[in-house]
Amino acid sequence: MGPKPGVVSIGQVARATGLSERQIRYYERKGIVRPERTPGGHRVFRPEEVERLKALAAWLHRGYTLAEAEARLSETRPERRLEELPARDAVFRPDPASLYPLRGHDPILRRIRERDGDG
DNA sequence: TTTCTGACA
DNA sequence: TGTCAGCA
Repeated sequence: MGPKPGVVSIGQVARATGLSERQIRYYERKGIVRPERTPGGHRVFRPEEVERLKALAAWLHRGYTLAEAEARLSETRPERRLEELPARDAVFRPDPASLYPLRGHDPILRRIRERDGDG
């Protein structure tokens, strides 16, 4: 039988949040989430952790940096549906990357990033 | 098959 | 952050 009720694997969390497993592991390192571990060392996420990552992902998917998304985590209320969170573009400057369907080595984008001091 | 850690691009 | 190696 499965482990505990509501507990999910990193793969399931990745699919539920749209985040990569790589990102989730990195966020654990940063202390943003503390999943439990199975005797075998595999991460197991409780429902609260999944919701926390969904909220974080919601901010990230709207253009916020990890630091900004993490900061806004404490002010993300349940009554405020994640789909309604304001996009970063509406608060700060436009995200150059969203203006072009290009990858990440475009010379023009490079200039813009250097100008904005974005990494 | 899935996840884990470490490491490189 | 993506991705690969080598395990469990």
